[in-house]
Amino acid sequence: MAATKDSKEPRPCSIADTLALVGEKYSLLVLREVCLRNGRFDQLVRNIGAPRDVLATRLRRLVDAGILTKRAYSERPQRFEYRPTPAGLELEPVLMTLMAWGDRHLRTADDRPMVVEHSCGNELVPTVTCATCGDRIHHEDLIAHPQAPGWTVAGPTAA
Amino acid sequence: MAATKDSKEPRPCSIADTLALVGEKYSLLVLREVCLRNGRFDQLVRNIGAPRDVLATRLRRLVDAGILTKRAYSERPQRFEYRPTPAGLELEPVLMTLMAWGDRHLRTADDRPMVVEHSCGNELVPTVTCATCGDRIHHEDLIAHPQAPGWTVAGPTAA
DNA sequence: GGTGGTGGGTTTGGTTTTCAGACTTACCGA
DNA sequence: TCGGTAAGTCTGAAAACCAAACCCACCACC
Repeated sequence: MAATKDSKEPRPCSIADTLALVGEKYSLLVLREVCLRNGRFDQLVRNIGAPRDVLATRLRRLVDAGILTKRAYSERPQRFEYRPTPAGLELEPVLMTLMAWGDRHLRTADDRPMVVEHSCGNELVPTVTCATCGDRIHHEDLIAHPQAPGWTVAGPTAA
Repeated sequence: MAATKDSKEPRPCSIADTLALVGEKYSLLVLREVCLRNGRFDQLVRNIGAPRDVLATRLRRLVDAGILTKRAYSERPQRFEYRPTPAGLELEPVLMTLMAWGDRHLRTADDRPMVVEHSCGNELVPTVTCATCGDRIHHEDLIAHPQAPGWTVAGPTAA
């Protein structure tokens, strides 16, 4: 009955798996720039401030993961540009949510480095909601149901 | 006229600032566990799989940043527990969004390690919306307006 | 009153990453 | 021919990470 084995390995988790792809230093900033169409190597170096070799490594990884594509915008001389794939664009809401958190907790209202406008005409205030009922999500409204072995949850709700 | 100086420094950015706090390896996984009320040191070590010294460093940092609190759940013997602050709880939507991305792109529908139920009775499908109009956000509906110097945006919309 | 176990870390020493800056290759324009 | 740009690669030193061992209270026995 080796069965579940109380595990030496960390938990199976989609958060961890996603962060394994985009959680390394600079990866999400690369995505930020690429979403803003600043997708050339030297632009990325300048705008992010990452070492060139690290950036090259990150770009390879993001392309391999299917989050970015690399395409030539000029042959002779060969010049490249990185762009988000549809999967990459689906991470943009994560960036918006992080930005909103930083704007709220790390800055004052008149000190924001960037404001994003939504096509509805208003400033974007990104809000994470339940797709079914449309309500904004709050911690105390969530109940975690582990599906995989290795999970223990002490009491999913309440602060 | 030193003025803006085309900058050697990376851009001012709330995404970068937020990631400076929670973007290091394991930090968001700590938050995951703490939101699930698995906030004790040995639980965190087991569930995350991080080296103990790294975890100790992360916990200090997150407490200093006001994202977690450390409180004794027992004097004699002294035993501690980490919990999210309100600011920490506001990052939970980021975790949910990352989880949803991983579930969609890294797994099959019947292979998900965890399902979260919303108090509305349905499974939570986290969706990032515009707080004003309520619409789900898409890349092509966003227009970035830099407020700070050092920003250049090639063309904020369109893929 | 010693033995073993638990909880929350710190210490150790070796491996891996990161970093800044210099270098490379290819092309263009003056 | 000289200078500049773009997209990287290379280098050696500094920092971070890692697994495992250790430490210090404090139980709970027996």
